Amino acid sequence: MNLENSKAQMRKGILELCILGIIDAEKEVYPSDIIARMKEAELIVVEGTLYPLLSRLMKGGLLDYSWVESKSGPPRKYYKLTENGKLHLKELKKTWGTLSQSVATITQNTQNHE
Amino acid sequence: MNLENSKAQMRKGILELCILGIIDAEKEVYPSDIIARMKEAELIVVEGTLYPLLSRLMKGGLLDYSWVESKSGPPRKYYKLTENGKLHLKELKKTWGTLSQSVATITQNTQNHE
DNA sequence: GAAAGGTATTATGCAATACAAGGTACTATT
DNA sequence: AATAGTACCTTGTATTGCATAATACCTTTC
Repeated sequence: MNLENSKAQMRKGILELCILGIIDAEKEVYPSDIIARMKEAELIVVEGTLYPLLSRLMKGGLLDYSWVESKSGPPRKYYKLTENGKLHLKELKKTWGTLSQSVATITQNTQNHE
Repeated sequence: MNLENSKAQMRKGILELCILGIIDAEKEVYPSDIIARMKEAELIVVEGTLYPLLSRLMKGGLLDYSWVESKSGPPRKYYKLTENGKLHLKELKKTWGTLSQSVATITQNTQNHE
């Protein structure tokens, strides 16, 4: 039990939402794009975390991909949301809203003692 | 990979924050109080989840407890935050704020397609 | 054609909650 | 005062999903 683990647990909670959100916003992205967008939002994600997650989302029918050639290296997998993926994202956003509200309710009474 | 698991992952992320927040707000609570407060905020937690968490927080030096007799049953463990616990909570709140901001940044471009 | 860098994959470990079952202490009822 | 019932606490096991790190492969560039 340490602070870093606690923070990590929080980050885990929003990871999928953020990934899906980014793909939705960009229409089509490849993993490095996602990593870059995440970084812009101050969320550090590495390939070893991202790839397995994308695989799971694929398996779940939330994503689709197509190969696109690149001039700077090997071909890339460009991902986009399926209809199911959009629905899934919508639900996650709703859940996120509800949870945020819950946290707000709970922590509002906790006036910081500083 | 299904929607329920994804939602569950989100809930997990805020669990510790909420528990600590509730204890902080109430000064001293026993587990049933926590479960009740969580429920009020529409967060369902059961004993089998809560107790091990409280144990971990104890081990981490974030909580303290004292036995208090009850007229409706056996004695209860009333928990309160230690100084470390308050610090920990403060950090978690800060992290929560940052993450919320990140999610907002990422999902704002994602205008819902409805 | 060799090196370097970009892209994708996978194996292993770890941390934390969910679930379910059970154990103990007290109260109430008779 | 015994028994049933309830409140409270504990624990073992399974499951899940991310983190880390190592690896393999494909291009370009020099």
